[in-house]
Amino acid sequence: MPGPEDKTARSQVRTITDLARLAGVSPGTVSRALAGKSLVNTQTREKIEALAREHGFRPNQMASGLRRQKTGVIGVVIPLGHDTRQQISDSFFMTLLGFLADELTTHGYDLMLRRVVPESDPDWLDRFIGSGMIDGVIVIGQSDQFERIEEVADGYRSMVVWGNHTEGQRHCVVGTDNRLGGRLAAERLIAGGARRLAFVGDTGPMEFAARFAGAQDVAARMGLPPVLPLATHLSPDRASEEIAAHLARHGRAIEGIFAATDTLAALCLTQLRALGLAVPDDVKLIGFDDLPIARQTIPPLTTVRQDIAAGARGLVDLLLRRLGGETTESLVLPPELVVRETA
Amino acid sequence: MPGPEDKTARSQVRTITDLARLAGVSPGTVSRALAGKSLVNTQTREKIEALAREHGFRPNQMASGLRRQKTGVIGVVIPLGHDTRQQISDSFFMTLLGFLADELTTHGYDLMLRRVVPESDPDWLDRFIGSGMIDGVIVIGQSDQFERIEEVADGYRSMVVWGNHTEGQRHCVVGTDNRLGGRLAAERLIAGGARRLAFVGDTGPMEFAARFAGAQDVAARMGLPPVLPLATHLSPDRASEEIAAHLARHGRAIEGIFAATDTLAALCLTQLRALGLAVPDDVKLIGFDDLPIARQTIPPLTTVRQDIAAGARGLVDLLLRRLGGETTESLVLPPELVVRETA
DNA sequence: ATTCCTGTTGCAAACGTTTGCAATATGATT
DNA sequence: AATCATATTGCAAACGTTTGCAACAGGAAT
Repeated sequence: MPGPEDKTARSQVRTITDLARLAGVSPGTVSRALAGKSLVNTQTREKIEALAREHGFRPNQMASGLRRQKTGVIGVVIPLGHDTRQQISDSFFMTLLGFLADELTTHGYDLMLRRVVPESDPDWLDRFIGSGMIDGVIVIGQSDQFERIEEVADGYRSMVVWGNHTEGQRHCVVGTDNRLGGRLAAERLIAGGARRLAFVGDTGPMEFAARFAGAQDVAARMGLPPVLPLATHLSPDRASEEIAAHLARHGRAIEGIFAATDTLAALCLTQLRALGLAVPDDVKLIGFDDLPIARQTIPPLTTVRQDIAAGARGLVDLLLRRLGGETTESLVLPPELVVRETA
Repeated sequence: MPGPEDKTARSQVRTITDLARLAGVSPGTVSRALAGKSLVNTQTREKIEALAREHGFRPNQMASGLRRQKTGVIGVVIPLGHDTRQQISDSFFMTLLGFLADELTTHGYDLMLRRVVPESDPDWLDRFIGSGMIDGVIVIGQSDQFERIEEVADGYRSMVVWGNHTEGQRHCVVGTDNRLGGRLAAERLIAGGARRLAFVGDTGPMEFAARFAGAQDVAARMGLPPVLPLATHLSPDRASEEIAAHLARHGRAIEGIFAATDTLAALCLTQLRALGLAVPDDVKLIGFDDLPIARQTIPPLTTVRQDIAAGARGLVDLLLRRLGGETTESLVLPPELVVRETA
């Protein structure tokens, strides 16, 4: 039944003023009716709503945003460290992003996604905030920008960060207790009989550094030799060779490997197999994250689980509270050791 | 050196008018200077730019957008089908999203991400477009919304869709030639000696249907029995059991499996192993996508590669052309068979 | 009949930018 | 000296909503 004349009618109504003319009221009344304000007569409201539906009219969000000084949009920014290419396709961040999208939608917010390279754009955070397009910002990962974020946090309240919590920091952060996670991993490895441990992954990013430190804590406490850091990139292609090289050099001397992420752990598994080392008999292996891949490796990975959904909920909850004027503490989530078959 | 008085100075300059007052010119001139228009005196421009830098001023994008009737934001929408939960964390879509973010940023656009559930919100596409917040929209996956998208495409030009191309369709689509991909897979399986083939995955979504059809083409042409469709969900947890059930029932009778995605293929591998069936000796297996996981399974997956980066480039390129008023054809990308060790 | 509510509406000024047009200054040309 | 072109700038009207305030109607209370 929608003929061409219907099309024409539709394109006629672009503004709230158009609709007001049709309804025979003033723009103000239409605005109030559509916003669901109580001070408008029920009949008038229904008439306006019917017309709006009929013509598929929606108020312009830009204009609304400008006038109300809020946009209904939350910015989500992913700072890419030196390892530029990989991070965004990193499964963990992507999964978190998915949950964030859900959670924000549930609360009536839209999500504006931005990837930035802080090195080439030192102004990345202020630019986003100052754009006037977003009501608040969620930073996914501190990368190597801890200081920058701290500075901004001093003057801007509507920000929450996913990352590692450091004593006395000024920005509100949500994240797993990485250090505790590291301890859980090391304890498990050691309980299985491993004495000489290695940590596979970059210890630069704060989260990873904390995981490493946690493992180191345990080794020290137990009087074992220090955990050997085996640096790698995050992207599977580069990490793969790097792990191979590390293992070729230290392979036999290592009894337990704690990998910074499940992705890296999976690569370790492949390389260990190539070297003829049996997991967990010759070498024990533990990952971090508990991504789907952890269940699909052979044998399935023992790993330290991060509750990504809870993380997303926490981020959004805290941010909304801050938008509402509350002052919020950081939220540190407990990691959970998931025992499968590699340690 | 930035003391508290600097802070104050900063917060003083919120609008272009504030800056104009400081610079001793009119707001119009400031606007022109900051926009890099040629009609402003070099000295004036430099003075204004210096002041802007000093006070960390950035023009409000909402106001600018309202006035210019464009926002510099591209909407990216992911319609979730019945299998609600999984799709967004689906590796393929997420990877595509990452590349899209890059590509849009490169062209100076921001990305507004929205997930929608068409079932509960039939108006999903018009709502997004009508919001006035975005200059154009990229739809990731047709899901079961082909008709809805077609309707919208008739009246709205600034849209490009990732998905399957169907003869005579009216919306501009970018996607892999799924049917050809299906043919490549089936041919490889058959060349390896498999006669009785199965397709693992949901044949509902158009992309998957086309992959299945391609395999069916080859089976028919070769005079083999029809390819057996083994329906599963996309999410690993549910698919896992479903695959196990299918294989328990048909296992021995199947010589070649074509999985709709690498994720499903990896699950097949696990289940086949559990049944004591050797890959590729007893059963040959081919996936689709060539995600990182394809290289990490044991043995590594033979699969049909989609060039995700090229897809993202294509989507953005076509969309920008359409924004510029061009009429564009759809873009069908060639799949590529990647031979590893499972077939 | 006057006053005073209450409920509903209209008016018009914002929100911060951009941009067509007019105004001015400056120098070049006649 | 008058005229004209050019280069810069200012003015003010948009863009489409929202919202404080005033206006109005109708009825209730005096």
